[in-house]
Amino acid sequence: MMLPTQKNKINPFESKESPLSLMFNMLYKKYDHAAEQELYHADLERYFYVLGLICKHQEITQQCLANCLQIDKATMVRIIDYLTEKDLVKRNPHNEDRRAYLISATAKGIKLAPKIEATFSQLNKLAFKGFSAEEKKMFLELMNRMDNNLSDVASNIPVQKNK
Amino acid sequence: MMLPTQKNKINPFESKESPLSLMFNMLYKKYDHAAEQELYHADLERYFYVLGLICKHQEITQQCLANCLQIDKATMVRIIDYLTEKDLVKRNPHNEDRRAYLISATAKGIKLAPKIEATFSQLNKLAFKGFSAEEKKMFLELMNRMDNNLSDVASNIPVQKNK
DNA sequence: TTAAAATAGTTGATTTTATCAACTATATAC
DNA sequence: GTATATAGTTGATAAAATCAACTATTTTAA
Repeated sequence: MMLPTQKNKINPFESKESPLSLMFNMLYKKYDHAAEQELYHADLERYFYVLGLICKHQEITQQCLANCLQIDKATMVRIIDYLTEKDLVKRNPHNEDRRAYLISATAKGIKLAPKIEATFSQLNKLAFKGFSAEEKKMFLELMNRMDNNLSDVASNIPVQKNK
Repeated sequence: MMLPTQKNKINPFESKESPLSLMFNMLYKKYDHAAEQELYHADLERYFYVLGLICKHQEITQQCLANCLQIDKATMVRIIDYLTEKDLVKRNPHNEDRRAYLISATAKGIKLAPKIEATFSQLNKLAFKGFSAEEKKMFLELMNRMDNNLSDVASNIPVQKNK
């Protein structure tokens, strides 16, 4: 058997039996590192996508963010704390539910949003480089179907294990 | 604007502008949690894919594993330490390079490998549920191309930042 | 052929993230 | 009106990532 060295890299994408999680994780890391690189000097080192979601939806509860991003609600508290400290978002009372807050972006957060969106848009474009419109559409559709398939099992495994 | 609540979940897969990293990360998490669930009682709580890779390649250096998995080499030391403590892998001298080790699975590790592979195989199958052979092939090909696209940027951003 | 640079691996310190139980306050269901 | 469920918080802990500094080799190239 050939001996794998640094030059002789293993490429999980070339084997059909590789766990898909490995591919997803690698693509996630590459994309995310590139986003970090791009946004590093924007007074925000993390949680771009959280701020992105908040800006996009204008108002959203912590719980909803946690659900959408499959993040534990305790972790989400700290993410929102971090973004609040940076003066990018704020907690507003929720009129219809006094337990909850509606998170919204501050002026500073709103100002940053286009930069974040542009970065994601640019990276999406890069990721899809060489894809025909048909292939891009197909890819997104297949990803969506795969997500549904995996949700069927995942629903038995709550993100928050201390139900 | 419609107010997002827990019932009214945001689905990043339904918007073409969502950052791909978000989708990758979510799919990764779902898949990985399911794998954990499945392998929880196999005396191994983490790093299934690392053990999987080691078993598959029989002998592989830490550095190669780190490169393949885009993990810092210092982190990899600790992963191998963990697997060694569990008596699943061992470090063997590398005849052609006395700085390096060749990591291989122990008898116990080898015994566990089929269970790990079966789990990944089963989860891949689940993920691809409802996909035609053509769609599956297409998906893997598109993933591979996307990985290449993102590698072009990622290569400027070393995993190990303290070069 | 040796000095300089690069590489494989390790360690220690630190930061970031995830995780879970326990808690308050409010809302919903029966 | 009491039960239970939910949104959010906190504290403690564990897991992961990160980086600099270090040893021991190997490679480069003067």
